[in-house]
Amino acid sequence: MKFRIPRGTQDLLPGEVEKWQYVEEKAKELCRRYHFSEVRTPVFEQTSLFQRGVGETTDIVEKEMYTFEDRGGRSLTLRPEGTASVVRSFVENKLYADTPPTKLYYIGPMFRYERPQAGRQRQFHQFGVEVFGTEEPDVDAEIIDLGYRFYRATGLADVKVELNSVGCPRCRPVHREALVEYLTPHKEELCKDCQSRLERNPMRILDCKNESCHRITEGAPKVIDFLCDHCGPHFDSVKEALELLEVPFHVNTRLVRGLDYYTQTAFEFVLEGKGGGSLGGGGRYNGLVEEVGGPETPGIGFAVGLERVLMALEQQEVELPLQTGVDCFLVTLGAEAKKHGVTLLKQLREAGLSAERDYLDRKMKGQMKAADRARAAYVAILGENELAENRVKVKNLATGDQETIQLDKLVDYIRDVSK
RNA sequence: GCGGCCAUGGCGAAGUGGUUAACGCACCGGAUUGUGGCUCCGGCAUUCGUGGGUUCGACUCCCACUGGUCGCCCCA
Repeated sequence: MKFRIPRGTQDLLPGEVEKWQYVEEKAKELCRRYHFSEVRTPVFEQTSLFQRGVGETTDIVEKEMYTFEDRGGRSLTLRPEGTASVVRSFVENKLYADTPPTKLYYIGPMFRYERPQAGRQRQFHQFGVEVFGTEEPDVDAEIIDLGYRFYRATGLADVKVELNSVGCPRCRPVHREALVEYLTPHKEELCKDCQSRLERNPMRILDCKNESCHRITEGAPKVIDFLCDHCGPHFDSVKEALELLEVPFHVNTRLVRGLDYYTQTAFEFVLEGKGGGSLGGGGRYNGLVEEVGGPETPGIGFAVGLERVLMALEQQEVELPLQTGVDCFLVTLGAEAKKHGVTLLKQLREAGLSAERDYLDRKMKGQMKAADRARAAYVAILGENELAENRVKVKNLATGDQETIQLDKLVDYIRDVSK
């Protein structure tokens, strides 16, 4: 085998791709109901967009970007996430000139250079939404609600919403100072990563999985205890709205998202129980539009990992309502019948029915087998005898029942039974 | 970037140093001359990821490489 698929990527083949279509359809339908419009941006952008947007100190920028130079010497990067691109597009196309809010969604591939493993690919797919132009807490709640409903719509159970507020540029420094003061005496007990985080991004120590770090941070200052008179009430309103929307959530004061742009509301969708993990997450990013060169504009959004959703559906053994069989498989016997079959097949398809036939000159038995394999609901048999009488036999493959009908009634017949 | 495990036909999978590489599924043909799903019969790997080494002899042992997979870090 000479050519192989690049590491961390995958071909979505028939049998699997239908599940993707199903899940994507759920996302689109939900977005339609919540009145979001789709936006499609390029899969690559100037490298600096992500450096600025996602944050220089994030793992994504530090070690996971798919960066390359084009023939003109420009540094480009395959998008590691969707928000930065959407914000760039929002600013570049001056969508802020439209009446706010601007509500957008996207579905597409993202790229991160990492070691592939369960639920982690180098090319993976996200469905995400963004709302620009309002700080209204109800919007925060609606965004979370939309994400939550999406999982439910696909058939997933036990999805939990973890919620936190990470404050704003006004309250965060105060918390940061308190946190550093609290942690510094324990510096030696922290893991290596956290020791460096202490200076660079101390808040991240709060969600370190290391046991020792976890123990130390147990009594550490929480961000929500430091929220300013703007962020505090905002957070309370978000929680209140979530209750009205009947979205079950759990305040997790350790939740700190990995991207630098988040302010105030931060949330994550996680799967309960063993093998649980993050299915998606998001938050508010009130400074990002400005950071990318636009006017001061609040924003909020989330992104969900579609691979992880599919994986969870698999794990929970959710039966997706996928239909893959054809309505009618046409079996013909003899040259004349075969010729007539060409027209018949066309008529079935024109009527909106899915129809298939044999193209390998198989004998009747072979054609019947092919019909079975195509998971045909019905088989229409047209032989010399039937043709002579202007009739066709129709067989229900599930029941084995068979009857003979007028040839020109075939399309109507199949249409009636296919409803 | 680090670590564990793995690599045999289209797929799944036995074989763990001695010369026919099991078996199951799928596929093709036949029993059934115009009826699938069940049954029976037959067909289907000069070859065991790649390269090197040990040996009289390697799918089986050793090394390297490549790839896959799972985990760590982090995240979707």
